[in-house]
Amino acid sequence: MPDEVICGKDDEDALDHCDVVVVDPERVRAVRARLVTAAETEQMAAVFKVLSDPSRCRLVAAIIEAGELCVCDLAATVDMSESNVSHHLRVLRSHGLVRARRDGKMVFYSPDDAHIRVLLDITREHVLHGPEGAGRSARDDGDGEGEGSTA
Amino acid sequence: MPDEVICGKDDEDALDHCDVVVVDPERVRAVRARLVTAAETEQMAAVFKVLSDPSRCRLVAAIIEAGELCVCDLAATVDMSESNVSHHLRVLRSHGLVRARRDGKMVFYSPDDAHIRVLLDITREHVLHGPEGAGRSARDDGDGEGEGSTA
DNA sequence: GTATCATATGAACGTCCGTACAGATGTTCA
DNA sequence: TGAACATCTGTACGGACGTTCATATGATAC
Repeated sequence: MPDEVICGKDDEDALDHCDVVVVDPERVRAVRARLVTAAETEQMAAVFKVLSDPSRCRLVAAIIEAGELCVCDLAATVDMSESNVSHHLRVLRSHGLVRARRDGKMVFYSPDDAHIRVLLDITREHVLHGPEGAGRSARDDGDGEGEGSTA
Repeated sequence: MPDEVICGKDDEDALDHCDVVVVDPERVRAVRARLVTAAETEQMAAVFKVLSDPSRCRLVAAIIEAGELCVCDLAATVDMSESNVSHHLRVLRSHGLVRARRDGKMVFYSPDDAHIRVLLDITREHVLHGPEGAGRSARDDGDGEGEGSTA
């Protein structure tokens, strides 16, 4: 092993607890320097979390597909209760994924961000043409892949 | 209102319970026909769920940034316990997001899918340059946006 | 062989979140 | 104003999940 040391106390990112053994401290420092900040990561994870629910994911897909749809038709499209749809739409709206337009008694929802469509497309591609073990049944831990299969 | 009817029993997607009032049944049927299947949506949501945890999201970002990293360095990079990192890496691996390569006692992880990098990039873009209300603090329900603000 | 290191696994605990039910808000029509 | 409708909100329950501690597996060195 190259050089085994304790995580140095001289990092520039305010690392207070140092009980982790690192193998390549220079690389760790370099990666940490270029790595996305923790705050940004948290926001990104929040966006993913919004899409991590099948119902919400399907809702977004339906809205993108339709362009614009009211709550009741949305509920019928994705086969959910209107109350549940409303709850999910609130989450989607608060994260800037969909936008609401009121017309009389009804509220029509439409996509509010061009990125989301790309997100769904790429993820669908990953699910369809991804590696053999990708997204088989949402929580397949017994993958049993060979460790030396890659190199 | 155009034509108010109960959700028809003649859909082609096996809809069994019909207690939802729809406004535009034709559009609902059309969207349902072109909509991604429920199974695919579930797989897509599973991928998003993998990335929905800040720790895991940051782990993936670190692996992409580094190209390849062992568990202990990964733990130091993202500032987590090695046990926790190992748990998360298992999830990432089982979904085809990262790949493991063993070298002696250590195991090096690298990205296993080109889509993931794009997913992170686009999501980061959404967080940074997205609409004003996008991803403020992961669960900001009190957005209080005006309904007529968009049109 | 044992010892040590790097990583993986199992179990338990606390928390978060999706769903369902009930009720509130706001809008249209008479 | 009052009724009917579309949507939203509050609450509560059940399950899922992230973290931690303890332990197991696998590999290298002696």
